[in-house]
Amino acid sequence: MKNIIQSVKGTREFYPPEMALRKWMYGKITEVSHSFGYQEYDGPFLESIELYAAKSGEELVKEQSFVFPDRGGNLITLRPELTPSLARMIAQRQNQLVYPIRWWSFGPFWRYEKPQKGRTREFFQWNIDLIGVDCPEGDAELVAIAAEFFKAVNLTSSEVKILVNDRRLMDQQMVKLGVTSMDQKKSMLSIIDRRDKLSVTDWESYVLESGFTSEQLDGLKAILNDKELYKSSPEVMRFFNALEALGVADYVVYDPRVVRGLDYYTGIVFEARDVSESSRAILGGGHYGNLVEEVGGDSIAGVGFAMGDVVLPLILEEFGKLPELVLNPAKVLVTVFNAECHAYSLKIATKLREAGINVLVYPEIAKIGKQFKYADRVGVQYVIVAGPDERDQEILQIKDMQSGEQSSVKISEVVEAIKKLM
RNA sequence: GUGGCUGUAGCUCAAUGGCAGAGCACUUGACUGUGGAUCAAGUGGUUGUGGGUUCGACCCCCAUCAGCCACCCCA
Repeated sequence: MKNIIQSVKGTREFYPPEMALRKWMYGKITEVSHSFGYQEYDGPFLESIELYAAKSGEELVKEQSFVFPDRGGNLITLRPELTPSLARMIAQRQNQLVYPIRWWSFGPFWRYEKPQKGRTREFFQWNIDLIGVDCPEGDAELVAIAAEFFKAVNLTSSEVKILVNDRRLMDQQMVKLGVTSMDQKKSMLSIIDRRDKLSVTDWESYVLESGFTSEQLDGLKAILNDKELYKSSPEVMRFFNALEALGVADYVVYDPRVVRGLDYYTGIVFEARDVSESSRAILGGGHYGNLVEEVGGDSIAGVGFAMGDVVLPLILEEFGKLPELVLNPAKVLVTVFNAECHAYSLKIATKLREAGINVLVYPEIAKIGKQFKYADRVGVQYVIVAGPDERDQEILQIKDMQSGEQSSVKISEVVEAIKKLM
């Protein structure tokens, strides 16, 4: 044990229970994405560093990506996000694609971060985007998709909330406070983003230290406490009306504190959190005005969000909503009674498989009790006993491991008997 | 990248600087053609790794690796 080489820091191993959970999540994501008519796509896992260097977030590439030279000396990046690849894919076929585009993806990403609970260096992420649309109802559709996903994984609107704000609204409010330059606005957005991470007094002194006046601080506090702020924006009102009609309004809350860190959001921004004390962010997204300009295309608006696969299971566990998953694909085990009957057992298993039934055979001759115990522990529901007595009478014993009931059936009728039980 | 906490059997955890233990799990038996329950016995360890202090280190010191927590960041 001591000599086993460790797995790479921040990676996870998917033993069958974890793999079953991942597949389950992928299934729910597929189901919800398809229910809104979105098509699945994917980009490369390896990208050149230039793709990300074009973006404003320098830290993303320099500090938080896996970058390495290939054998030719080119710097290759393990993709830390999908949006730049998506932008390029759209730009390359900008005039051939049918708009609006509805695409989704679920795949692996890598970020060179310090791992802790809910944060790994290798993770999967669901990305979903509606591109070529610039209206509140389009934004509402993405939020509705997020809400429908929560419904699908059995998280209620009292357990999870999608917090929504609008960058344009915040922009107007900042202008009213005399915050007009780009630098000042950026600075204030990051201050808002940090509101929940500092104590009130620490946060207030942080605002003042950042170069804002005490009048601006008071104004900012008023904005952040104004839960009705959205009513001054016709677009946001339309957005909420659409959510009402989409039947997911109970999941959505207006919150002026949500601004999101990313520079490229230009309208609605949102993030989903659980309502517990720790309140982890489950997914985040928003409306962007110019997706493809930076990779050389014409400006297109869109809206989308991304959800990692690491936090959701923690939330589900917290609320006792982790699904019970069947790990063993076979419901039937055929025992091997003795050497003489071994071939007989194999023939029975083959017959069942030919009828489309998943079957496992105990791989060696062992005490029948041991074989039953094995069946119990791997979660097989029906055990077939085929010993010398049964063979001579051309019958089989079928035991239901849940009820403990056992019945004998004719060998010729075993397929129907099993199918009837299942 | 910065600071802190932790690391002992497969798992959860004990052990004043003085013989490394318990519960669960596992294997076997009680039960010669039937799993779960009960009882009994048994297997299981270079105390994360590498140094140092000491007559003697799971325990103290240094380094390193990993996990967790708070920053940072959150695409």
